[in-house]
Amino acid sequence: MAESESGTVDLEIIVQGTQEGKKQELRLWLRMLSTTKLVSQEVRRRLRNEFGATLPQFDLMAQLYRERDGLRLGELSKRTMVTNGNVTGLVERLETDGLVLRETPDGDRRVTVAKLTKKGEELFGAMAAAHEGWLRDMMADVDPAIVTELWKDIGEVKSSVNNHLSGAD
Amino acid sequence: MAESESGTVDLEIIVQGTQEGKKQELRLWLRMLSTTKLVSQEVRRRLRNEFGATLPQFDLMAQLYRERDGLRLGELSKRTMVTNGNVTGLVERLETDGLVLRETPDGDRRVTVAKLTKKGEELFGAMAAAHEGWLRDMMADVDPAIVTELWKDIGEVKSSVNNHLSGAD
DNA sequence: CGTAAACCTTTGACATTTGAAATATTGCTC
DNA sequence: GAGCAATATTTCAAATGTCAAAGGTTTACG
Repeated sequence: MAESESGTVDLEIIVQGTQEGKKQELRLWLRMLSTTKLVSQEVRRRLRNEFGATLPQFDLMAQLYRERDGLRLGELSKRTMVTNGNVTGLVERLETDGLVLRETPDGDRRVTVAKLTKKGEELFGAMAAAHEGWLRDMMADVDPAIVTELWKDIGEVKSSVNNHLSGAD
Repeated sequence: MAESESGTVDLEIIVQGTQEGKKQELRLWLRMLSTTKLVSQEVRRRLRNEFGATLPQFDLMAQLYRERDGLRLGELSKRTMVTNGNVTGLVERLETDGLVLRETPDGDRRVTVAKLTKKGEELFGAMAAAHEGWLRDMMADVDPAIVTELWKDIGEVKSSVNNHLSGAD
């Protein structure tokens, strides 16, 4: 009888003692991280239970759903923020399941284009609708005005981070 | 004709057409997720380049750093939001590197307690200081007032999510 | 006591992840 | 055309991640 392995405690508690006025950015980051993990775990659990799919698969299929002509693997890699090598295996498994198919265009044989199959489109359609509902449910207690403002402000964070990256963009 | 793709394409672009009072929560979630991924990748890269450590290792050591008497693996699992099985391997590798040690208390032989070694404390101290600086740098362009407000508002999101989980908790 | 329930960790099978190196193909240059 | 840089994907090793099941230990109860 496996009980849930994830408890209620999380790392937020650990940094409770962080003084005011200092380390605000670190505090924000830890809260963003823990919240994102929390939502991801919930989405993952529901995807698994209701559709037998994984989160990375869902993300990848989301991109293909919007580009019915398919996407090159490199493009998929950028959009999902997943490394090239990872996309290969991901697409491979989806192809095995008959959700995605790969083809090489005549023009350039270096390229592999992935696109959703009929089966893939149908499955993703159902998942996307459910997914949107899950998010709405999870954030049900948050004032819509705050949701909108958060979207805007996090945009500023993202923008700032993008301007201060050390490696390649 | 291939367009330039040198920029930073990400999934945000894909949902641009989603506005109009609907799906705000989904839009917020996608932005949170992409921003978190972006920061995580940057932190991971710097941890690797400057300290030869991984992000999960850093997270785990952070917990042990605050509990000098050590933590049971189950407690570590909850705090890091990492599954039990995963903690086992993580601690194993850190022990191999001499950063962490495991011991079983006399009272209860079911339990394994992990704690930082001297070497582990020293390394983590250096990493934590650097880590805090990285975060401050990355968020340098964000108004401190917004940082504080984001922390508060994301707290509401987290709270709402916690109240609408399907699984355990 | 003796056994079942509860607890804690480990193990196992797989999927995902990164980073780097290896492959393959194209396009450019001489 | 031969050589080479640039492009695109795959492969590889090691680490992380989930979940489920199995392993010991302890506790509680009849």
